[in-house]
Amino acid sequence: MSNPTILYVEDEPFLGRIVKESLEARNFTVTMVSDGKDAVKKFTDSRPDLCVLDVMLPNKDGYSIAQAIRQSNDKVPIIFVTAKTLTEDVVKGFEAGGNDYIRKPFSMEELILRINNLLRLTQRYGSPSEKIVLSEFEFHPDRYELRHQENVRKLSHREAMLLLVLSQNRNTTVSRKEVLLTVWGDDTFFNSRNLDVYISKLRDFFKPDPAIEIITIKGVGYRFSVDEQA
Amino acid sequence: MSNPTILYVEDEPFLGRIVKESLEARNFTVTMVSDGKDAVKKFTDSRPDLCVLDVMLPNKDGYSIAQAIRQSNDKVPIIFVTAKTLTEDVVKGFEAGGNDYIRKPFSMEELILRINNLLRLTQRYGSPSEKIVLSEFEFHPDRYELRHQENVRKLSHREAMLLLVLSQNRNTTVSRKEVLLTVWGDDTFFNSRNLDVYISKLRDFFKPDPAIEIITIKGVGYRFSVDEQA
DNA sequence: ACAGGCTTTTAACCTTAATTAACATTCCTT
DNA sequence: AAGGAATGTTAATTAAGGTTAAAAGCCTGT
Repeated sequence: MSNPTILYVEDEPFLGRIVKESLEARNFTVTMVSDGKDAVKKFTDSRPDLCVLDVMLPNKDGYSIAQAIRQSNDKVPIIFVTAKTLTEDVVKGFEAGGNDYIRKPFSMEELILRINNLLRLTQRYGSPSEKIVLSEFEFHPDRYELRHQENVRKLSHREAMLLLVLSQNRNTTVSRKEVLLTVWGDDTFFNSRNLDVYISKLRDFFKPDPAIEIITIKGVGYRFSVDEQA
Repeated sequence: MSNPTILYVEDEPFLGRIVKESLEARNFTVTMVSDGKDAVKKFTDSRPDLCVLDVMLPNKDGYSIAQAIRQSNDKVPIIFVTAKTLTEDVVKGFEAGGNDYIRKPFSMEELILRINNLLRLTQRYGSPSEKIVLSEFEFHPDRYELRHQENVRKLSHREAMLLLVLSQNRNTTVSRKEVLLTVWGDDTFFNSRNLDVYISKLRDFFKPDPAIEIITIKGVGYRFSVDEQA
């Protein structure tokens, strides 16, 4: 992966700067926000690969930021930074959708390990060379091919990218925005209609298999439902 | 997911038994090993979904077990249990291939959260959840489908979410506020009327089955009453 | 350079879901 | 029993998305 991006929410400027610079020295691209109010907006704008949130912030604490982020993205790893160490804080952190927890004062070494650990665990575009089995279908993302029994259909670039995003998020909801950004790179009005066209194509491809369905969630996105039951 | 399996390596029999039983009470299937020498063999035999390793063991410490496990499997999540708290131990743990770290003494609550967190993170895709049987009806939340005898009705997002909340709280009272928050995300006046509309739709769906009823509790909420008698 | 075949975008028109509104009903309060 | 708030019901409206086809863009080979 090339330069993972990190959203770092921290209100202490001194600590913040040190951490930001240390992370950048390790080739992370860091966006730092010092006011909790701006954090969620920055998140949706910059779509970082991982978030590091201080829990003690003016205006809005780390937990509520995490919850807000989870509204739009239930995958991005979140690490909480806290001064406290009580079990109930850890519990609260996990309940808010956090994935790890580090206590102040922490060593950069440890933070970096935890970041890399989470990035490795959540790497979604891990091995797109492998075939992806979707009920009766086989999708070869690297070859842009979709097989069904004896039929091999060559996919175009957009078709393949869209199917890849959906496959990687199968059985969960993926927002239109996310799809548009990964497949088209932006989410303007016209691309938006474009997506509709391609969704329609994919539905057509999968029509022969009732176990596969692309469910529309109006105003939100899609859910690629694949029923693996025999 | 049905009953994740856990390999638990712990040499203190007293602690071990408590933890094993607590985990089993939460529907994990736990294999406990007390001697480090046997751990790796047990791992290859039982292919657990996750490992919990104490680092202080006779014969073979947790770190070397982790390294051995990583030889054959680089995906399975590993949690270390340790009495120490030094950064260098954490570093050592991650270097050995661990994914999380919990310090003795720990609360079961926290361990369970960390286990679930890692299982969720490593679960490649969302897994289809079970169908919900409601008297004569079958509700498939991830397919947005409601079956009654031969009829399959496709549900919209709001219909499905509302029905899900009600089913999960069947035969108990759910407040309007809770429903509004889970289905619509907020509970303003207009959404409130919206809920009435959808409740009306659901009642319509279930009209053919007298065992199912949505009871209004004025000023409070609803009770989704399902009589399971044959 | 341009013809032919492809993919992608744009456009037009259609369908459906979600919201809002309007009016009816229930039920609690006094 | 009257009045009012909460909810039920149905219909109208609005916005999102589905479908299909035509237009535009892009390679590739000659």
